[in-house]
Amino acid sequence: MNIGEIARRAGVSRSTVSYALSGKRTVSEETRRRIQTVIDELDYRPNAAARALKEGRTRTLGLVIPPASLRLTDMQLGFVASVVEAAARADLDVLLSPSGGDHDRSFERVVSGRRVDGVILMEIRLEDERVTRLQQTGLPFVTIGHTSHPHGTCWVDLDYATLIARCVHHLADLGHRRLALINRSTELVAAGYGPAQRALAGFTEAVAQRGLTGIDLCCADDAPSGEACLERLREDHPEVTAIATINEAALPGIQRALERGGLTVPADMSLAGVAARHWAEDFRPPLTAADVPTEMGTHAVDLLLERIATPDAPPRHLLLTPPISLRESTGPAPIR
Amino acid sequence: MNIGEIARRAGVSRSTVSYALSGKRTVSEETRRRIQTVIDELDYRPNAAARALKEGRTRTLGLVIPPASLRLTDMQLGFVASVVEAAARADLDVLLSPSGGDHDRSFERVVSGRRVDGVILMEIRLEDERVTRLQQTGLPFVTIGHTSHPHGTCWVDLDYATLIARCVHHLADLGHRRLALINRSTELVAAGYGPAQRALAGFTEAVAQRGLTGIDLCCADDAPSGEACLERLREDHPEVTAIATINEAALPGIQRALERGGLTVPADMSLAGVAARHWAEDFRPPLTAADVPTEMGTHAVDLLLERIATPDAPPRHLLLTPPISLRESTGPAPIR
DNA sequence: TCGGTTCGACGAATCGGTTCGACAGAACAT
DNA sequence: ATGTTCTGTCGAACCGATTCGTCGAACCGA
Repeated sequence: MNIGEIARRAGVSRSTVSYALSGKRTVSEETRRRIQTVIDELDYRPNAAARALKEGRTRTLGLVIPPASLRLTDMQLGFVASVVEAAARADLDVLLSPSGGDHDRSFERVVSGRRVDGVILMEIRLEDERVTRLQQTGLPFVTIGHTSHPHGTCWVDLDYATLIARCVHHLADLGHRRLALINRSTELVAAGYGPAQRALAGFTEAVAQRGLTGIDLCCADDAPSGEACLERLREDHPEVTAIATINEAALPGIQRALERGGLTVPADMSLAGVAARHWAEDFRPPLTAADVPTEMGTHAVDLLLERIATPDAPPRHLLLTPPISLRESTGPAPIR
Repeated sequence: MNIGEIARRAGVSRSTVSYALSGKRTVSEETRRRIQTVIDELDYRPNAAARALKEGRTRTLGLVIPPASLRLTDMQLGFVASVVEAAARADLDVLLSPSGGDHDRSFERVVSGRRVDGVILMEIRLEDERVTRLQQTGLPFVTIGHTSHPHGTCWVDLDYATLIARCVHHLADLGHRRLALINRSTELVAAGYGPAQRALAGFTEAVAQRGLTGIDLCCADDAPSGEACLERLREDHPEVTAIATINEAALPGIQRALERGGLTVPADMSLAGVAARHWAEDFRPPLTAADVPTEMGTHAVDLLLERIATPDAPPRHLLLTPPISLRESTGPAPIR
């Protein structure tokens, strides 16, 4: 069922069908109706490849996700979901590319086969070769997270430094003097993963500013590691009375270790951090935390569409600092 | 950079470049090298749309996922990841369509705009209009899960009935006489969601076969619901000593309720089920469960590729029954 | 009645690949 | 010397849409 078939059955030329569909030139009401009838009858839909070829755009966005070997965190999953949803609202499709490095065939296909009009990149490193590659090709792109040279690119990110600093200030205001940061994994920190590094920077600075003692720990993204991490903390630094964390996947393990150690929250230990809302609400007691806004993906799509429309406009950034929702996991420091 | 440009610079015709790239006709070693040099220099990659238009295939698979509003379970996420990974290995891209019903624009674009060579459908209902729609269009497709008319279509699925039955038998062998099934949500069961219905069927039959008492409960896919569900169970049926479940997302809540009720596993309550491995291993004590194989997505891709290659072959199915891994959450029934 | 608009439709070119038929020249057999 | 086969290359057609230039008919005012 191509446009020629429709044209023949409606007794018009192919261009007329095209104009009737796009509305870019006037078509008489009567022929338009005739054409529409045939289209409905045959359930015709224009061939996407032909249209893409002629128009030079694909109406498709690329979404580069971490390879499957790294289990996606809930937060990342939330981004994917909101990106896909936002794209669907704009009548765009989303092409997925699971790739870490830049010598990845899937990544290359997406960026250089002109399969997409623009790309959204997640989980980027402070130094990220994929970003360099995209800049070379000139394909519009937006990153979720940003590199160490943030000015030349479009991105949307969470302000982890400020968020963790706010947690520290909140805990300090409650009288806590010895704090710990439970960060993401050692490997991520070593690889220059932005959120982990900025969380640490925000923590260190705020702790210094308030004259507190700060311990920072790395912890892999799963419950058992969270459990182990908390046990290590209690052993090495029993004086700590409050924890800040950006590691939502470790929360169930942290909770388990606290319970097993007979510590109640917040009487014996206060806890605050950054987490997707459902992680915070699932915690017992509910976690005082900056809720990661699910709309980050939406923002990324908006930024990307803007960039596609006006590639020469100066790149825009969005650094989100969602408010910290006070729940029940933080309280006054225990009196010693 | 189109193929004409390459041809001009290499001093050959466009068809020669095409043949040099595809190998479908012989090209002398010397011209091939000359062409390759130009291609490397210009970093040329053939335009995907033009190729798709001429070849009539897109080298892209469609993956229909539940809309973002329904949070994906870890198991579903595992499918998505393994589908994407398997497709990448076969040098195929994956187009995502988040859609539930069949009047969805995104779904329609994917199935009838000839944007993909085949479709993988997840989370299907026993009666699923999307399946009907796909059958109409003639587009090859594979479902993860199956409908109530499974013979005409390709699918890969878990044999929930057998898996849950095995759990029941295992628990019965340990001396348990009063069992509960914690199923998925009431809405899913009502909507004719296959896994939920088959789990129930397997449970009911096995329980009857062994002459046991079986209670079945529905539970939404999150921790708080799991907690509430277990409390309801303990209140209404304190005599129950063993639980089977396919609701992995409820596990943390179930655990919490057990701990709070002062019940130890497996001394006071045995627990077995079907769950992604990391859920089972995160449970305390580790859960005796059929580990959902992550390769389901891989199988789906394989089946789909076969179907695309030979659309007229009789449809194939794959009903997986992974073994139950004995861990530590099941033990002899308490003596009353 | 005639020239100028406007409206609606048409035909042809184009996007960037693939592929079929043709063909020149070399290699080989008779 | 002549006919046959094989190699390597070229030119042209084609896939299915969009879009520009054109053009006839209807309509208008002078």
